[in-house]
Amino acid sequence: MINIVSRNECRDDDAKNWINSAYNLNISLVYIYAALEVARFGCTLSEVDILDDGYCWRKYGQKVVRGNPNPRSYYKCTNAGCPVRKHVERASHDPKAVITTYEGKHNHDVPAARNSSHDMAVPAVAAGGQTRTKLEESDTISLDLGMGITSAAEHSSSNLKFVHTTSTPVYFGVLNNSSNSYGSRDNRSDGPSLNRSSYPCPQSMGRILMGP
DNA sequence: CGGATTTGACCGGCGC
DNA sequence: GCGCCGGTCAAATCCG
Repeated sequence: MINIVSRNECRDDDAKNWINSAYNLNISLVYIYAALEVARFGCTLSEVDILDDGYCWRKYGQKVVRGNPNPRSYYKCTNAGCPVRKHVERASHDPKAVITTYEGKHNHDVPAARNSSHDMAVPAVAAGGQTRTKLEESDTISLDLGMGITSAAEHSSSNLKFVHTTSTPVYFGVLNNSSNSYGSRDNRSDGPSLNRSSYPCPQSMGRILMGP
């Protein structure tokens, strides 16, 4: 059902937990649809390395990392005093897939006036994080618009990753935030839908995955 | 000319 | 202790 191609040995239940998290936050459909719209309308996500999430970033480094011939770029939020950083790299298995890893939480609102045409291509999706920031006080969330849900839990700090491609829009879910339990695999055990054998909203997911 | 990007150097963590 | 690797710094360069 969920096509997972993980760089970090992501398991199927990771995806379930992540989706549970998103579902419990009542945000999944919104962002899934946002993702779907972007994909359907042909926004060239694969042609931009930088997913504009509404914030301003300044590149401070680039490095080729082992296991991936594509260089990883390092960005810092340009807002004064904001500690947030993000890493952007293309997946080695699919040059169309861009893996973005966020680290930290923004201590400011999303800058206004991010309205260039290209900028708007992704914000529809990334805005998930943006909007959620208002709703959830900057919980992080991971969006996977293509393949590859990566494990956001591998780092102790608050972060998230999402991958986007122009191929079939599949879902994604989550994130890990040290300040709360959302997205935490360890804390899902008491969740209402945790023991279900299926996803929280299989019908919706199916529709999204299959398309109209 | 100022701000953003590029890119080689440097540093710290980790495994052997 | 040494080498590898990922991440960051900062000078040089680019660009509007």
